[in-house]
Amino acid sequence: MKIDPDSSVDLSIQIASAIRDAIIDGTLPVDERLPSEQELCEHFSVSRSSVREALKRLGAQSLIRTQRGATGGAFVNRLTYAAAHGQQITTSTLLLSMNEVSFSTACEARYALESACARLAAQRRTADHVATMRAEAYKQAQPGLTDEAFCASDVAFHRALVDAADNDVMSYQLAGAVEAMQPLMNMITFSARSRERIVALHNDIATALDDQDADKICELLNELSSYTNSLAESVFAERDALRGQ
Amino acid sequence: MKIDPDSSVDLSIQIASAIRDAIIDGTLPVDERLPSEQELCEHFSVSRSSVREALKRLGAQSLIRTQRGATGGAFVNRLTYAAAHGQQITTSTLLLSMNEVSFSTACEARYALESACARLAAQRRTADHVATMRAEAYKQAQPGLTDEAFCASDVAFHRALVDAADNDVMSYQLAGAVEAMQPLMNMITFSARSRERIVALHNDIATALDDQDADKICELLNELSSYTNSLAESVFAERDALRGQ
DNA sequence: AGACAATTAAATGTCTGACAAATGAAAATT
DNA sequence: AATTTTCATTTGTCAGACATTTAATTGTCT
Repeated sequence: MKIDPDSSVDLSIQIASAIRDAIIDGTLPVDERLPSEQELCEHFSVSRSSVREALKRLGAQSLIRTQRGATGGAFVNRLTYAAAHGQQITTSTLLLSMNEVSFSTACEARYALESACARLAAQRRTADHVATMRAEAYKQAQPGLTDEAFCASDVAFHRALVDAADNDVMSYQLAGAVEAMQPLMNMITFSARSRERIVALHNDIATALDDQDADKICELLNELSSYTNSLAESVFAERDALRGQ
Repeated sequence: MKIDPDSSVDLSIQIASAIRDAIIDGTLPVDERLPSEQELCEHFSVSRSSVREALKRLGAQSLIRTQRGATGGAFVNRLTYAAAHGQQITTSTLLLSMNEVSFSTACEARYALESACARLAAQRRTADHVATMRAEAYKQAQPGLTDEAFCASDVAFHRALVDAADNDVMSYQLAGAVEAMQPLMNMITFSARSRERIVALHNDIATALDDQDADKICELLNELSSYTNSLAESVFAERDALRGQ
């Protein structure tokens, strides 16, 4: 890919694109070392600043990593599920917060996607998954738990359900959806009574998973979805009422 | 957020994080102009290069845009569904290509997630969605269509099904999953007979959607999933056989 | 006064050169 | 042989300069 210094497009963008394309089409395989910054300067006929800015762009997308020292340089990163996952969460979180996505829309999406895992999870669940879910439900029942800790445990619970489906691609997709919702969930204050209700549903879900009863899980997820939604609605209604004063 | 020049973490990373956090927590609202590079240098007590590299990182994540000129500068970007979607596809595509994700795993995830839309889509579908799907199915039946065009139309078909669920968050999530699979799908050569079978299933799905029969849609999606999988398996088996010669 | 042209100021984009810091390899020393 | 020292390479950071873009300002003419 060639660089056009007269283009209206920034050099660092052009250079980053060229290298990115080489990575995507396999010209630069995983763990391959890129030419040094000096060599890239000569190759593209640009200054080191432009090359460096291009490399930072690629670094921000986890496409490369850099290492200092004699044998250092920039290396093509193997994109891990964890890294991709982290990026997806950042993106999804921002998307939700910047676009005034309604709670009900996000909630609906989350539980609908989660139900998709239910069938597979019911088939493939191991004792470990069920145990994790029960442990989280137990934690959620502890008095004195902060709302944030409650939400974090909620994420862990659902994460275990998703992982039970034993499909890496699905875990990656779903975990992003579930975790991106957490800032929205954190806006809810959970009363002792509402927590009790949620924990009960969680325990029922764990049991249904143990029994490999997919339909039951879906039914319970639906219930959880509408309950969460109604909780959110009352919180928002209260907030709006206070604002109206 | 403070910057530590003695940290082992690169300055541009620290600066980018600080600004990113300010965007995420709302301190820097959408379309707000960031301080000029010069001002950021003074604020963080670093050189302009470091500030610029940090801004490039944020730019690569679509968090900011920059404009030259008198009233120019860096502005907080409103993250659109389209931009988020594009990033997700790049990430997912790389993830799938770099991690030797098996076709069956990706395929399973895709159809499972798509089934999650089916119920909502059945409730909310409009005549437009059904018409789009029928039009794509018709296109797919044309002889002389390249495999690539066939796959592209396939994506458009499923995209319409997802959009019928009328949930932006879900469309965003699902479209990413469906489109990221396209490079994998493109590896399959579709014979006339297999196309015929797929088009028939597509038409049946369109009909089931029109009839608002969610169960039927799920059943047909499952059928499509196993058929696609068997096609892929035979392609891979043939390829491996050739390789073994 | 209004329309148009030239100037100016502010901002990002690019280049150059320098030094700091990390790091592994080679050389020197014990 | 083991350890230490030196050294070359590479990325990270800094400073300053100039180019380019852009909108506001100023000046000029009708």
